Amino acid sequence: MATISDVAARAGVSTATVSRALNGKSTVDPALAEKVREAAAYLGYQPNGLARNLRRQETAVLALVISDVENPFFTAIARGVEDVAQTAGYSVVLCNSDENAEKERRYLDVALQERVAGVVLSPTGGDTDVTQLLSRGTPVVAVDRPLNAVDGDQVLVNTRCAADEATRHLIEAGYRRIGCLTGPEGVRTADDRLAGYQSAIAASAQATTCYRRCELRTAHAKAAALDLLDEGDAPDALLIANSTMAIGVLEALRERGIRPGRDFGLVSFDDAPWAALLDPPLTVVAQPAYEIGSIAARLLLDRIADGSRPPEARELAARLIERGSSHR
Amino acid sequence: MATISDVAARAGVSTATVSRALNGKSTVDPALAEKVREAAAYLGYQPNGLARNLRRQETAVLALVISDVENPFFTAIARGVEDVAQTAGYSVVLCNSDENAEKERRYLDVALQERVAGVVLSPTGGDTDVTQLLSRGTPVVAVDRPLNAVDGDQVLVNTRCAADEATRHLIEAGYRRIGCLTGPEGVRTADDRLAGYQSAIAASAQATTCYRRCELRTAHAKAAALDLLDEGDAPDALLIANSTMAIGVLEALRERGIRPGRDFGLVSFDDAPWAALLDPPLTVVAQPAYEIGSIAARLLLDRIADGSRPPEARELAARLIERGSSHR
DNA sequence: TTGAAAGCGCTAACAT
DNA sequence: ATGTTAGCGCTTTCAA
Repeated sequence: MATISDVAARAGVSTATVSRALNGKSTVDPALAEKVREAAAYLGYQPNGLARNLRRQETAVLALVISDVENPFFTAIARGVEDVAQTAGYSVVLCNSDENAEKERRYLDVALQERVAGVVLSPTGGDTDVTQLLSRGTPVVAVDRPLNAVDGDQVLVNTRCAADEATRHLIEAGYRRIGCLTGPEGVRTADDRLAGYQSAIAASAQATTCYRRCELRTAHAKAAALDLLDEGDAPDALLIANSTMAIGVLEALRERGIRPGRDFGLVSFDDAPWAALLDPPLTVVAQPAYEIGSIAARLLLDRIADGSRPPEARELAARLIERGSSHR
Repeated sequence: MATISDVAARAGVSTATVSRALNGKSTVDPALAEKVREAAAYLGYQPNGLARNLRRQETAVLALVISDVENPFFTAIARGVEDVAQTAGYSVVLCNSDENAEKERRYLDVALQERVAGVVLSPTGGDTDVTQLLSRGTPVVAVDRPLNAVDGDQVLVNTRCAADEATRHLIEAGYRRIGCLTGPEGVRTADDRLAGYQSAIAASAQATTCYRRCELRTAHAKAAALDLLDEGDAPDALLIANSTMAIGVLEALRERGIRPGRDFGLVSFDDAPWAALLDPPLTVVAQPAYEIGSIAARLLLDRIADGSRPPEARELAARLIERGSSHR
């Protein structure tokens, strides 16, 4: 593959001039520049990004490490990040940590080793270590879940508040024993949603409480839901922490012949594309996923431009969308 | 940030020894190696991947360029690729071309410039240009859709056959005017599905044919479906080319008060996680997405190891899963 | 405006 | 078993 020296030789100039011409520096004679471009085109020259980045000590790529590629919430974030990154001339590479701290660590290492310009991260747990990145000057912005250890940029959703609202909605709809299915302890969104749920329950005279934690996966959610349904004092409504789990719960309900809505109140976090298609349609807490991504990317670019800015924490609001699954 | 020289200085050895020790070369004294590791740990040394790759002329990262991150079919492929790449010590970075040839080109350029070890690509169109990659020695394997211009490795699904089978299924179920909603011309899967549909229709005495093409997006599919439904001679069944479009069709049917199954036969490609939850559940053509990804990754790794192997084209079978939406 | 030359951090010959 | 040294391909002083 052609290198810069090949181009220089063919154009009859030095490599320095080639570099300048191809990078649009103004200090190069237009005629020469043209000659260089021709030579480059002729040879099919593609600059070696590794060498360039090594020299410049910087890269125009952002890493986005998300905890589940198969969750529409995170892919929507990805699109938000991507759209603003693109317009700023950055590429974004997506890494799937799969809710696995070990994989996450590996990808953060890769991000560090490849010297990406910045990282948007939805941490698998609160204790993810990003100090290496930070101390090396690679900015990190957390999305969806905070990084406990560091006081950095982050874009979160006021999910506790939203859980409280959703639970009150179920209470008002007349359900009496409202449960909650949430994620593992230590996952901040899981904890917050549970806390919001519990505060709404506590504020109500009638509703008693029962909840389960499980991994953020369909199969686990299904098992947990079945467990809940087969209990002596089974719930007649459920607040579910995300759409992946909601699928498991819906499978469980179907297996037990329980119809959402009339028999059983259902509210799930995340307005997945299919939520409104169910019968009855699924009531959801819609999170502004795309905005989370776009804001995070903007924060990241701002910090790349100026590392000394004070850390910025944004908290966006979620919105309850009432549909049939939470009405008798 | 600490460099290899810092480590060398602290351990009192040469940089070469540090390199050897840290890369697990057997030719280094265990005691020295230990000293090196200590020094590295003390300094928080992280090798500079750029420098390493520049020197080695290779990278342990694979690029996966997919045409839609929000489509579960592609994210399932991503997991397949990732799982085998991980076990072989490769990282995979995901790039979302978003069915946009321009974005795709940009990402392929990035892949080339960053000198990734290989690329798994689901091309937006058949005329995607990968000759640069190839001529530079970066292997490319196509998934889901073929690359017309080159005779390289690919993992496809016999989608034409599957479309034919699905259409015959609808005919046998007693629907009389069966339509097809497929993607843009030039997208091979869209064309093949249409062709399979048409061959089944042609083989049947009764069923007449009507089809629409539209972009592979929910909103476009909805518009096309409404258009079809409002025609004079509207279809009473539809074969849909993917799950993203299926959502649009389902929205359209709901708007027109048409109930899938009894009133209107429905088969869609791709067994999305929610397909079985609908009422009636959605009949689908399930594609082995995860296997597509894992096989593609294995092919890619094989070719990285030995570039001279003859190109390998795999064709996997899809499987019709009959559910309620295609039964009166 | 252009060229010569240094050097980014690492690995791999080669020499010892 | 270890060190010396060259060089991966590029950008960027520094001189001219």
